[in-house]
Amino acid sequence: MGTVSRVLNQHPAVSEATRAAVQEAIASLNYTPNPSARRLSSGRTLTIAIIVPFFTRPSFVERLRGVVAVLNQSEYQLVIYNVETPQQRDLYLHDLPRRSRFDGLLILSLTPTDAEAERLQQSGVPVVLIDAFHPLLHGVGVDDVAGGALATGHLIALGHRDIGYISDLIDCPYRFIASRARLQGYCQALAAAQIPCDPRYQQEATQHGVREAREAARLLLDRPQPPTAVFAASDTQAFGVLQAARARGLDVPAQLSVIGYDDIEMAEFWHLTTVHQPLSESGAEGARLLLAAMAAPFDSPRQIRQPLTLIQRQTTAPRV
Amino acid sequence: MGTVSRVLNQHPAVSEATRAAVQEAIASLNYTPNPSARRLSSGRTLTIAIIVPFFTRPSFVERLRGVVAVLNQSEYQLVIYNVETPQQRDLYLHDLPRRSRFDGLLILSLTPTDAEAERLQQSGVPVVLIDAFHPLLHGVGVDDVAGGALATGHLIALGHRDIGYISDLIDCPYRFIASRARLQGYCQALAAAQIPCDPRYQQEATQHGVREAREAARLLLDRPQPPTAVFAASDTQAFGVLQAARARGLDVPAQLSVIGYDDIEMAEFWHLTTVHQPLSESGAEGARLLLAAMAAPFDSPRQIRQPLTLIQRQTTAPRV
DNA sequence: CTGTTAGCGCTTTCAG
DNA sequence: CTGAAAGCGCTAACAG
Repeated sequence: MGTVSRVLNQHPAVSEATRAAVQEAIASLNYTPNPSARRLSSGRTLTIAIIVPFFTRPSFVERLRGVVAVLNQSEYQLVIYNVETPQQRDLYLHDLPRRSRFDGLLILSLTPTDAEAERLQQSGVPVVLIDAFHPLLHGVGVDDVAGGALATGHLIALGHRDIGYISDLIDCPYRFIASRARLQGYCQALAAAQIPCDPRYQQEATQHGVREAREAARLLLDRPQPPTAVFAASDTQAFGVLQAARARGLDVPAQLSVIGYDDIEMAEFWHLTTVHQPLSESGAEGARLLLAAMAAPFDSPRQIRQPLTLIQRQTTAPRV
Repeated sequence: MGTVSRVLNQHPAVSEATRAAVQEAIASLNYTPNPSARRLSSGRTLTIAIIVPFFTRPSFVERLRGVVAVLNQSEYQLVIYNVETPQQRDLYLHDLPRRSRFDGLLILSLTPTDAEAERLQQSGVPVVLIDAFHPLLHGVGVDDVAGGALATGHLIALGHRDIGYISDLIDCPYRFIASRARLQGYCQALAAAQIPCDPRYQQEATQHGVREAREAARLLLDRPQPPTAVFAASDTQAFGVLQAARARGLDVPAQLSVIGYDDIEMAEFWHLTTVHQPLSESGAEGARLLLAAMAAPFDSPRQIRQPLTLIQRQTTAPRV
């Protein structure tokens, strides 16, 4: 029994002969080790949890895909906790490391508060944030301020000066921070071009979604001097802007330029100019980082920044 | 210890007094039972597996969402096996009930062969198919033949006679069967209206995706007598048809009617007429069915048929 | 109704 | 290098 276990766990102290013999026996008996027993005696749960908000949203599910791809190759199981209310968010972030047990925890797109981060850190289970950062924790993601500036800079370079910004709530109960960071980049780019940053060109949608973004865009287009270009903080929201433009009979890009963010699959099909960020790769990288941290803890939080790329398609054009 | 266990597992044979005392002790000690130990001694894994093909596709992820919602409320963990190659499909369907251990298995949109179904049945773990059926297994889903007829009937009722059909491969290595069933319904509806079912109006795309559907639609529109209406076997493919029409300068719905299938979220935003089927609800129902079957096996396979609804939006119109 | 006890099937010492 | 043996922390069967 002890020897069998050593073979199964690739322990080096086994002679080649017995190793082979055991492996043959295993094969012929069609033996499968019982994972529950393994977990109990080894003290490892062989389970990794991931907290995901709205995991059906294209960008989140794409990241999740990267996580699944990496973990399916490992010995770890992935358990998903889907967050669809602020209460769930707080509950999971607060209780998860305690209530059940995991060998590692991934958190997607949710930025912990300092208190939450501290608690997470002290829980002892390795944590990696994906698409989010906190000084106390490992993290993988892009620089959204730079991304906001990249998108806005593209519009400015095309000659636009009246540039709208559409996003989710800047202060939302889930503590998504992307909208704020991209707004910051937007303002920076405007400032660099000496264009005043007019809050009347900034519309927050109360909810994430095409419909809400469409309404927000409508408000922008209703202004006395409507923007000639709009930067939407996500591709989904950019679709809403496209719809609002179409409803108004505005030609995109001749009369209105639209740029999105994320480069989800649909963006290509609708020829949307957007800022590409590695989605599934961020999940894969986060999972790898977690696996590494579980194998041998790092001394200090590791922060991985992934690159952003401007993808020029057919929804942006020079200002006429 | 025994008593504590009884309290935790809501065993009836405990007096109110001791129950309360134990619960207080649990609370004050901040005690959490170790799930691994529970699993080992009880012989239950408290885990349910789900095999999902391409779980990032909108309709699949929406179904998955229903599963997650139900199982997160139960004591079971969900482990996802994502299928992205035919080999993975065969491997998982063949090995999963054996290799690791689950208390239950969900299979999404993949129809097992008779041999696979038999093996699954004999493995002893309860299995529920979602969006698929097999006489030996429990299943939840819609009647895709009826759905195909519903979509096609709508176009016929609008006066169309030259009606195209665009779908995935009818014979695909994943054994998705929806495309074939919907084609069957399409043919039935045509026959009922005494319209010949011309195979030149049927285009299979080699892959699922907007791009491939766009190419397929292009072929259809290139025909000497192009169809005046197209039924796409999924909303995603319908988007491809819309693009092909737009690229050709065809007005939808004035010159070309397009109907999809599934009613994914995006369908509403692009005003797509489509056949609505319960997506997240199919997952939820499947999970509930599995939980029930795990609690008390049914004598014979339970098949739940969910309703289909025609959703008329703005991509279909009477033939001019 | 409650305390005691024997496993669940592994991993991991510890001798040999 | 390889057997034997002691748990891991629960559940469930058994006495009391």
